[in-house]
Amino acid sequence: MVSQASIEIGLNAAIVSVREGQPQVLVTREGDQWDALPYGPFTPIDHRTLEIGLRNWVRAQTGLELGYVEQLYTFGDRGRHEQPDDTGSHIVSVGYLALITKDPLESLEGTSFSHCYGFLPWEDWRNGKPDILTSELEPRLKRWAAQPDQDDSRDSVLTRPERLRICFAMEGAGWDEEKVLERFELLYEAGLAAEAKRDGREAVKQWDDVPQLGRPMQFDHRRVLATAMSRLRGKLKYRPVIFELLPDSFTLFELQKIVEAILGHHLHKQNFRRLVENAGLVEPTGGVSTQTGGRPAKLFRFRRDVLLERPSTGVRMKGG
Amino acid sequence: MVSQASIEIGLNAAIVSVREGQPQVLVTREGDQWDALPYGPFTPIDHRTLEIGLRNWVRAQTGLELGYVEQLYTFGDRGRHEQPDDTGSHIVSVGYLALITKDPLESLEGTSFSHCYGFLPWEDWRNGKPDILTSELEPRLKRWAAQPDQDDSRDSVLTRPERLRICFAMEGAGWDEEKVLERFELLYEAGLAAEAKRDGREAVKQWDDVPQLGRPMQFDHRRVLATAMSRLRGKLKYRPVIFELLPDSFTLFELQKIVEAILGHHLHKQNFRRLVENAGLVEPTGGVSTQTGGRPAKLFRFRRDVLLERPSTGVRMKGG
DNA sequence: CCCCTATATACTCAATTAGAGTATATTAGA
DNA sequence: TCTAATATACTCTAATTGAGTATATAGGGG
Repeated sequence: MVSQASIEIGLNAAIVSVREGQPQVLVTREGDQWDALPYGPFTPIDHRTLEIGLRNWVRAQTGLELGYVEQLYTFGDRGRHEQPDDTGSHIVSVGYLALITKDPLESLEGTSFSHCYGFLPWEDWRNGKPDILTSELEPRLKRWAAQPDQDDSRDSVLTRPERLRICFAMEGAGWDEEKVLERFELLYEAGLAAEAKRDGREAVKQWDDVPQLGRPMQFDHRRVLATAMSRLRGKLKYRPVIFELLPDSFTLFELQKIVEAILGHHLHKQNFRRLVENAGLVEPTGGVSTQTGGRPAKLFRFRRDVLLERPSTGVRMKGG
Repeated sequence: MVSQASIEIGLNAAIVSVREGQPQVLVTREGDQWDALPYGPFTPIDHRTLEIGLRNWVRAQTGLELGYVEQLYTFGDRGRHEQPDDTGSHIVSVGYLALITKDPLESLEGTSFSHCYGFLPWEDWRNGKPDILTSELEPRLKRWAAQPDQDDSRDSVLTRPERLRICFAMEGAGWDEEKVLERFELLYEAGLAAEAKRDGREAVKQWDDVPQLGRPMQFDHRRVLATAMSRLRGKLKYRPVIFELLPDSFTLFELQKIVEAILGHHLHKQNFRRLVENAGLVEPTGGVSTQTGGRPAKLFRFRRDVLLERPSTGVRMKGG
């Protein structure tokens, strides 16, 4: 066995909701500090499992009782790379994704919902390619890619230009909406995230002055959020998780808007209907909604039995 | 903040390889103890990241230098539920999946490759439905499902019969090869895994005598293995990870056999070829293999450029 | 009341993909 | 040369997908 260092496990929750057509994440905001996700240490004496610990922290900090919760990833360094934190103990952080339809109340003081795409503005393609990509990111990324890759600690099977092509759809490659985490980590590595500067990353030096490329977050919380978006965008396509973000009854177009908000791009309306109905994901409630401004829309509910029928069910669907 | 208990992070590796048509996992075997995966504690002083720590432990214990490594999941309890281990510290275990094509040497003493399906025999459907399902598991599972579900700590949206139907294809439902972990956890919960008895699970009491339902493993290592198989079976379909298990050049039938070994069922040969070739996953090396006993088979290699082209590439394919 | 606009919903059609099978090619060995 | 064994190529049908057009039903202005 090797020498023991004090280890602390941090539990972090990306609590996602879609409101007013925008995906939002619950953050705690204090003074002029960067935003943070709800978090707290795992204490096995109080919490039987990691997930129970997370639920308790979220309840204590926001008053929310979480429903759907899913573990994302465990990060061995939590920002401030290779340095123990203030208390002298090394922190390993476990990220979680939680989905809620609407916060019942405006929660506790100091926490509020904030647009996910404020933190990751390059991820929202619903109004076409985001300006920040063309004007800010791409020129700098090209400059970064042109330099030799010195980081031999990474098992880099791919060159920088190749990684850029894959992650950021350079050179005519397609944009893969699921690569949210890969994109953020590439930006961090290139020194283009404010967190990289805070952590004293070497790559930052090459930039004279970098504008704010998405709101930063404390610790590694923006990375947790990126992981959450990646997972959610992927899982959407083969599991009916999207309904965790919807009320009990909804119109098909409302469902589509929520999916689009998460995916960050538009879908073909008629084909989306066909897919959702043929897959047996929903069933009509019988009611209609006249709030739509045209022909009233039928109301649907999630058809729970679909879980018992197909091994894989979700709203897999390409752009439109 | 809450009272601090000493926490230790255990790193565990499910190192998978396919040899002689069987998926195998590297285990350490000591005396008459149950098998264990290579593992060791994470010590931030020595290891900059979790993954580096894992690689070091594996190197030390087996002499292997790992290539492809992927984090699976972090478990807050490591067998022996709700009890601190011998040293008085609570252990959180992080599971990893590693893939290797062949072990270069017979490794260190005490470690050897062991058939994955020896630990999870109900997962191999290549020779039809496994006997152990019909003769041992299904009768007991039905008995378990008939009892009321008292565990209200689990957010059980599903009843026991429903879970059985989904996980074990009861009542004519289809077998979902990806649900390896769900199946193992259900068996554990039902008291049908030897680990459940070791951990003093309540559910075990209902069984007078349960035969060995798959080889058990130390700690929660069989759960890590189940997680690894689940992930691998899923990932196969949208990422070209399978080539981590193959030598540089191979015939299409060899590729198919490896995929079948992992998936645990047979595929339609002609369609498999078509899929793999059309997806641009491979390119001919020019050579042929005459080891096949009939017409010589063309040799192929993994076409790396596919990574740059499509966002999602794998050998998605249903049975045959 | 009729027409216009806006939205929901239904239907069409071509292209592609998937599932299942048959046919042909190429080796080794009797 | 014939046969067995395997590799590889091709066929055919049924689904599925991508993209569009057509129809239905509301509210509001004239």
